[in-house]
Amino acid sequence: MESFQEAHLLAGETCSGRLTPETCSVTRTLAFVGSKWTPLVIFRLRSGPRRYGELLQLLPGISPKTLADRLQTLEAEGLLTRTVHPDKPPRVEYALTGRGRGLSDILDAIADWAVA
Amino acid sequence: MESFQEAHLLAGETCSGRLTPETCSVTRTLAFVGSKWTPLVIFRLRSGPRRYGELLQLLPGISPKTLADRLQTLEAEGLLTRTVHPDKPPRVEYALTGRGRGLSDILDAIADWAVA
DNA sequence: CCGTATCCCTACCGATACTG
DNA sequence: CAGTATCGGTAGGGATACGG
Repeated sequence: MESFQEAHLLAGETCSGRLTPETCSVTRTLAFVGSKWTPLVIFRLRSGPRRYGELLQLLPGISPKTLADRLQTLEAEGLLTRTVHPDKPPRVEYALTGRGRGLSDILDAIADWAVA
Repeated sequence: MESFQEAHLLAGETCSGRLTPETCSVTRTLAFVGSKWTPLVIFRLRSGPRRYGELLQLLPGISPKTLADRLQTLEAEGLLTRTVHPDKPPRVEYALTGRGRGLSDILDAIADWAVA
């Protein structure tokens, strides 16, 4: 039990000493997963790879800048892959990684918790 | 499977139609759980009820205003209870609700995912 | 088609001082 | 002790126009 604490200790974070937002892996995770549109982007990629333009349509109201930002962040965090196909016109596909699917399972748990 | 989708449908949210940040229960949850210090406040309450001043000490670097704001939000969301004991000097205790513990279990899952 | 560049705005968050 | 009041900085996010 107290796995929240254990997980932090595993990550080399000190619980009895200082535990700040900057050293907390949960805070860090929520900081980018919690940014606007990010859960919906992940959700839209669960059914398979999607192109930039497709995502723009599937997420009515998002701006191109915001979508690009979310995709870059998620790629940097290793949650999705960006694949450029050498076609004309250019074709770019985004797909969840295994790690991204792992996070989407947690989003499932949150959805269940929220409606319960 | 696809419980992320199912959970949204359960909540009366339309997946095939419009799914915006404003109508997404996951986005809404992460919007306040993801705010700075919130996970750590929850973490500090897992071991039992705490007083305002105790939390202030247990969370080095947090400002009284921010702590008060987090506690009020968490109370409004039903994640903790605020109990005023009629003592002199005044004594106020905060304790996680069952729902709050449910969310802290999800934070556990996030911590595990983050270090894996 | 797939993004970037630019501008702006506001909502979050922190520091500090003060009160019931 | 347990907060509120006030002020100010900053980073996130949106609208729009433009570039490779």
